[in-house]
Amino acid sequence: MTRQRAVVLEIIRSDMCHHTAEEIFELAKEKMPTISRATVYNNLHALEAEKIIRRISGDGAADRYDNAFTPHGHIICQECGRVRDFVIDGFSRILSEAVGQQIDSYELKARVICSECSERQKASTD
Amino acid sequence: MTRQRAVVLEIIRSDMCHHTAEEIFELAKEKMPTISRATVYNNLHALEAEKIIRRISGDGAADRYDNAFTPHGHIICQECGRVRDFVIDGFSRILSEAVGQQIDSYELKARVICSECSERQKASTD
DNA sequence: AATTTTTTTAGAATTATTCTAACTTTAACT
DNA sequence: AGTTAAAGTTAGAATAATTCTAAAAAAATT
Repeated sequence: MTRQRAVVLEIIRSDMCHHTAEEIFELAKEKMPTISRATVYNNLHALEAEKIIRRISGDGAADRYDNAFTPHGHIICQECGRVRDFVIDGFSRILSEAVGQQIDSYELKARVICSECSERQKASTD
Repeated sequence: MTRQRAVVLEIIRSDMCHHTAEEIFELAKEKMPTISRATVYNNLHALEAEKIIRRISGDGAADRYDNAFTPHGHIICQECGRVRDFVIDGFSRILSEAVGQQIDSYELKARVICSECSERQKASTD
């Protein structure tokens, strides 16, 4: 575990945010000004392969990364891009049964308009 | 419905493949040599907004598109990128209950190594 | 300590996608 | 039918995210 990898991992674990690679790079630079973007990407890929973190694909925008402690899905606002976690009890088993073969990882994404954004939209059309 | 949009939609519906925008562009050019990449993207976005097609985000690689007739998930080989559909009975309801708010669309992706690729891997390490 | 392997760095290169501005088609109206 | 407006298309430039490259540094192994 290099110092660089530790920094990347710490950022992802530090809060409940789901950062993009670019955001992680910016945050990492605060602690380690010489870190390179390529190193951030290298480590994100490595940590993903080790299943320590998960990639949330960004629907056109940049991908985001989060902790892989417990399996969960993501509620994504199509307006502001914010991500929230949610859990379906027993989902891993439901999924395995439906797929019928060894699953390396999964991604479950529900696209919504979050309450802030839908209020804002309502307000602007009044 | 312009001729261009009809061509794009026909390609997506024509077979069970899940094409990338670039592949759709290449196929569309066969029928309509002057079609532009931007038109393909425009129409993919418009059809997606109308929920006639769905985008499958590409985990780093290019996004793919498919029919939105019936809700289903995707089994994606991490090696060759091939996509297969699968269904979980009653999933839409399970999901709505877990999320607890209006869902515009969802994406459910199971990452696997397909049988062809795992055989190939086994063969090459023998 | 010397050697080999792995990781990092900075910046160039690539890829997918979006933007732009001019042009064409379609629709709506008189 | 002719005119105007609106929507859609085109080609290519621009952008954004990510990957690649080659040299340097760090870590691991002998």
